[in-house]
Amino acid sequence: MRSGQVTIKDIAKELGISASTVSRALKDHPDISSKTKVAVNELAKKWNYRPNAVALSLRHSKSNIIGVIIPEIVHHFFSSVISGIEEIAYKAGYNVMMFQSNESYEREIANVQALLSSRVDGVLVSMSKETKDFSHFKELRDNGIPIVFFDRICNELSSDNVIVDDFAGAFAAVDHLINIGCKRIAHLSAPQHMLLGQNRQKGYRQALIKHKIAIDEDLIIKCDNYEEAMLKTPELLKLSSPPDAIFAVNELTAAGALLAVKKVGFRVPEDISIVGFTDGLVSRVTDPNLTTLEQHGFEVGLKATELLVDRIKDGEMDYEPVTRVVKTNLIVRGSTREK
Amino acid sequence: MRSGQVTIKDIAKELGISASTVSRALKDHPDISSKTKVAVNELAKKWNYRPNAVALSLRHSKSNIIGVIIPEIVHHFFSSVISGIEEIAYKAGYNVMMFQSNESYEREIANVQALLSSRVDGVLVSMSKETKDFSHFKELRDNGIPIVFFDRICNELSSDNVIVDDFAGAFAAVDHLINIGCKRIAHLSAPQHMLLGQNRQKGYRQALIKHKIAIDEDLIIKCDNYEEAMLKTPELLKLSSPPDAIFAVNELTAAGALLAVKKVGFRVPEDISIVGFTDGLVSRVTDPNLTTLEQHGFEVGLKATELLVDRIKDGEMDYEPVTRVVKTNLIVRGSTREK
DNA sequence: ATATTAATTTCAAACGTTTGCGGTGACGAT
DNA sequence: ATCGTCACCGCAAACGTTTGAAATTAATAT
Repeated sequence: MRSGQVTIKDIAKELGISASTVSRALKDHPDISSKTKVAVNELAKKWNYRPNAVALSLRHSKSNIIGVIIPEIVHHFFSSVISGIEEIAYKAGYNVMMFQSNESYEREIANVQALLSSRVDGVLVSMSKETKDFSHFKELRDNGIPIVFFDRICNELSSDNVIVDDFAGAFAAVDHLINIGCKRIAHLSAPQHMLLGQNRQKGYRQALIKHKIAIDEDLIIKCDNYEEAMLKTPELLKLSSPPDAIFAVNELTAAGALLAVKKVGFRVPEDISIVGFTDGLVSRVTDPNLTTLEQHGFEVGLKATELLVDRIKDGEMDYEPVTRVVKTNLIVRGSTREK
Repeated sequence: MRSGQVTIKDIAKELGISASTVSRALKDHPDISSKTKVAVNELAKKWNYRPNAVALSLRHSKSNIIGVIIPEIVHHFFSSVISGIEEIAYKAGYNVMMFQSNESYEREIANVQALLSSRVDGVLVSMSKETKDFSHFKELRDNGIPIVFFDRICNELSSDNVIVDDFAGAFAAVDHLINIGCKRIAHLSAPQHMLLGQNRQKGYRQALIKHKIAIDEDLIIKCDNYEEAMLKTPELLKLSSPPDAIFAVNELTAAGALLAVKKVGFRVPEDISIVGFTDGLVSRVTDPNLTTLEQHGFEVGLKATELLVDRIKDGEMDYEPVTRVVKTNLIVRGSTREK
């Protein structure tokens, strides 16, 4: 019995021919007689020969591996992105090596080093919240490994990016609320050091400006998770002139606000309309279902990987960076209604 | 400028010494003079030398890669598992190569072949729903690659498994329902060719038997997703003696049943109590929140990977397979209440 | 001066595959 | 006989690294 998997050498030895002949026979090279080809292919099938990708990587200096670094996997948007990545990678013949940074800068660096050691052909990154220095990404590029950033991008590094159109999405959400008759719209927003939080708030403001509605800073509060929403929403409702709509920066926050509003005794959507962001399962199981912005994580994954694969195939490292924007779209459900 | 990344040869050439000396210097081998060591290490750091993992894999016939095949990533339970996998793999110095089968048998086979080609050191698998033939998994084992199955396991193949205690979980859920006074408990179940479906139904039956409640087969229907629950729940409620509780095989089905029940006009939990399985976000945002069984996906990932890493390190392929069980626990929320 | 030992370093093979080039043998043409 | 032309196949190097064994150098002992 052989130990380990079957190699070309094993086949060559068994057939009394050289390894190079086996290699050529397997690729249907014209130099090889059909008799030999048949013999080789039969034995290869019988023995379940599988080419050793490691040896091929070494030979060709090409691993056919795409590296992915993501802040955390347990998150509907990110897992959707990974799904899209895996899909394109599979079709294009690449394998996916996956790392999560857990929002830690240290770990992100360790991940990049593993990627460098593994000689991956390209990298997809969504940065950790902690990351403020980008030299580890530069090192990747200095070594000829193309990178595409997605969602959490890096403006200091001129690089390929794929992002969600947060501004337009937020604008559409608030525009919708105004069009159905809402006049005092609160915004539960994300921290402003994140581009995402900035852009969504800008969209909110721009929609109000378009409709000539005065911006009331008291209606904009930092609140970006479920628990916080349960806590802070009641206070919003106690204002002397309470809001008649809430635009939440993400889905879970919207769900928290929804529950809080109902608990206080207001009806949704009759008294208060609510819109969230990101279309996960949550929006579809609340009562009523949440109007929300589909964020197309899957498509972000697809686009980013398509772009990366192009860069890899191209082989050139002095390209003009591109930023692709994935549009969001508003899904109107039970939590908003014409007043 | 060198093309590609720095190698030991580059360092050797620059310093006018042999590659083997560089290799030994980097590993602090006693044969090498400290002067040489210093020179090598300085240059290695200056040039950002990173060992080529591909060459190491080939040399040592060990890739330090763990392969993962999962039915779909966009799923709270599975992404939790992956997170656990990645955590242990990172700590143990392994990289994770990830594939999703998309519940397709064909694709699962393709994934296994990619894993074989990549010469991964071990594999973690949760099978696709379609899979009924297991020869591709046998091939992995025949080639000395240990496998640990998780959640969707395979009883025909005697193998290492990490599973959730579906039986005990289901039993606990139904026991709880009976204890709060429910008498006619319906079960929305998964297909019975899946072990998971079987075990959860067994737990359901056992709890009824324990409490000497007759089993009514009309109350057990195959129904394991949101849409189906919306469709079939109303029919259940039209029975001459309708159920006063529903035990759903998973979270989304429970959420669908909840919405359907409310739509028909029954109240939850006053008229009908509902329990789900898996503790994702969904259970926490429905109205009322769902009583459910926490499934500890992260822990499943941890345990499975720990087991796999042990098997890899051990190196022996004729081990006695082990099945580790991760306990569930019941989280009582608003959808069930004392009657 | 010569043998012995120790301290460093280099050589070469190996992991599995590909690939340019050279080689062999057969066959027909001159 | 000699040459050319095919058809077919093997050699050897290369990818980057490790590692047993051999080689070199220097220092010590006789």
